Amino acid sequence: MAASIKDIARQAGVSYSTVSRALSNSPRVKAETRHRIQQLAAEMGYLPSAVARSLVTRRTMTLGVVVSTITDLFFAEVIQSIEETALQYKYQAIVASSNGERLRELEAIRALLERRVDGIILVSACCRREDLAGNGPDVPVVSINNLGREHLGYSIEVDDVDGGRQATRHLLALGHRRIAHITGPSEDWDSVERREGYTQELQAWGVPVDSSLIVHGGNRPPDGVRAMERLLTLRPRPTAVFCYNDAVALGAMRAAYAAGLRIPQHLSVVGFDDIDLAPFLEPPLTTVAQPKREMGALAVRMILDLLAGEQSAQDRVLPSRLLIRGSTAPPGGSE
Amino acid sequence: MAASIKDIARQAGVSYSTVSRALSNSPRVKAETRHRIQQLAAEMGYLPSAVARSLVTRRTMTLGVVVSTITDLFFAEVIQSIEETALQYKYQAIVASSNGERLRELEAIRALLERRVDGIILVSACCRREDLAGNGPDVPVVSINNLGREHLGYSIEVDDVDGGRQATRHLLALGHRRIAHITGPSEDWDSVERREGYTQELQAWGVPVDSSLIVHGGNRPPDGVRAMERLLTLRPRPTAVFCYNDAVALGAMRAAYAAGLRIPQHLSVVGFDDIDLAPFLEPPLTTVAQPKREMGALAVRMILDLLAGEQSAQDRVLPSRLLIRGSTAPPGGSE
DNA sequence: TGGGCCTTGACAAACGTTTGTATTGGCGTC
DNA sequence: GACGCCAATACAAACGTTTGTCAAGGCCCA
Repeated sequence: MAASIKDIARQAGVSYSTVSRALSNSPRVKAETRHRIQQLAAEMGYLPSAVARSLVTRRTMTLGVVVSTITDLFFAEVIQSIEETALQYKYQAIVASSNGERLRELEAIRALLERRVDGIILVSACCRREDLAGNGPDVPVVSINNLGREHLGYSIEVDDVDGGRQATRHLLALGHRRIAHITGPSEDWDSVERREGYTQELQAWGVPVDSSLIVHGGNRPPDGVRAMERLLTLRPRPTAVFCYNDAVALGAMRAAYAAGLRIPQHLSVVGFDDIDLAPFLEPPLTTVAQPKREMGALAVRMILDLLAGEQSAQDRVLPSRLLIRGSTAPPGGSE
Repeated sequence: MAASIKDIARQAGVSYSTVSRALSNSPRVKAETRHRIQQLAAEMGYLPSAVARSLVTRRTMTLGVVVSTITDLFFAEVIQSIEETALQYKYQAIVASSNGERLRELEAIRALLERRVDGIILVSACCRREDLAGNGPDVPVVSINNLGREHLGYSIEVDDVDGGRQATRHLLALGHRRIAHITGPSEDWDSVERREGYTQELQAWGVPVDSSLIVHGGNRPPDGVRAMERLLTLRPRPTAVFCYNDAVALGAMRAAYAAGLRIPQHLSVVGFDDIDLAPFLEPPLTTVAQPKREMGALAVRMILDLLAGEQSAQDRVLPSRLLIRGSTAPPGGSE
């Protein structure tokens, strides 16, 4: 159906290798012939077949991205950055989502490998490097916020512990002492680290860690709602809550509002991620920002370096940064 | 690097066509040999090359998806549905974003076509079918909420006019008479239609259409902020606003809060899309839901039908549905 | 006038599959 | 015992490129 290089060769009366060279602007074909062929190709609506090309060049110019879900704004923003950066280097990103299930994640990776992607970026994935070995071609793999942390020189992470500390420190500095924490999915390492930061900072301030103030959450708003409802039954009530991420914080705020509380007068809320919508929430959400765009861009560059044969494997821990907005204030609002 | 079918053939002492057939469970190879070969393949970590296979089968089992940006939750949710549905049929989706720029959109399509995707789904894309013709293979194309509407039997749309009418009717029924409207990007057809629905419903109720109440917005929260700030300068102030989408509504609410208004007491707000976060906003957002999942799934099935040779091209207009939540109430809150 | 070099293009192999056709050997049938 | 048939496998072409090598012709210089 689509014209091939051979069709053009036949039309132009040259061999098809000449057409190939003409189209790739090789100096080995006379300028005049080159132009003639290029014009002919355009007229015939020729579009080279990346699949045929990949077969011989053994490059697909494609990067696989594995993520649990793209409907989480944090992931969506990271992926967007990955895609844009890849595009700059003429690479295309192909993203597969795993729904957070390990099995689907492995299947997704398998599918990407079958498609012979040149590299794979794991975003908050749960599988480890060893899970990938021994199946098909071994391509460079870089992970972002990998949930099963392993530091082999190919990971990019945000400083979750410090993020947790910053969030907690801010609340402590405001005067809060009953500070609750809603965790993420229990098996996720970033959740563990944020909680660790929370605990460390409390201890640094000499505030006892009250385990009833730490409740299991998740990564979506309904998880935040449930967790907050639990916290609201506590007496005395916590005056502040540090949430695993912004989505959970949103749910927590919903539950607080539903209970008739006002934010931040009755309850201060801190999130994590700084999704694009955070500044527009009511009240604008105080949150710990991750350098999403940088993380995506860095991942792509690491893959590309690896592809170029650079051996400089180096783990990167990027700083997180607290953004203070309207959802936090000193304690003391009346009931 | 990775083992190929020939490597297996050599090891197994059979021809490579036999290996190919064994791996695809062809009955033409004896069960015993088949098992032996399959086991050998597994041991050698063999993963078939989709690129080689695609070259001969002329199928990539890949669907291209073009979208302006995946960080818009509405799009993200539609894409997720596309991806999941595609997966059910063993297809993989590869999404390319255009940033809403026509040029990048055409480039993205070109890249997808070079990769020989089996079909293309355009999500709120601005280019038309004719833009795709004559370049490379012509594959089935289905569009969702295409911004340049053309009804050639391959489009899926939500009933935007009716959605606009439902939103406006709800506000009118609550007693509002000064109802503002924040539009989307001016060139987008869905924005035009939602506005049309707004106008129609006002006229049906005999309420004069006041053009100063219709302000140009966009599709992101900051657009909503700007538009709302303009609306808040009006005297008398509008008591309700119908926004192009949920993101804009979020911005509008932010501006209203910043001006000291309360929602819905002083201002009722209606959005469009029903993003997953809508029920968790403060107040929970009344909005017009689009059947996102259905739209994505339908698009995939239409492509697959087309690939299967079905000629039953048929445009689909899906119903929109108003979801009443907390951001709307009768007018009459005091200043 | 002939040898060598440079430019231009042709030839052909290779990438890793799928798949139609040919081949081989064994068996049953008459 | 010859024939045909079936099962099992081998052979080879094809998919659409890239790229290394080879050939032809023109030119320069001796």
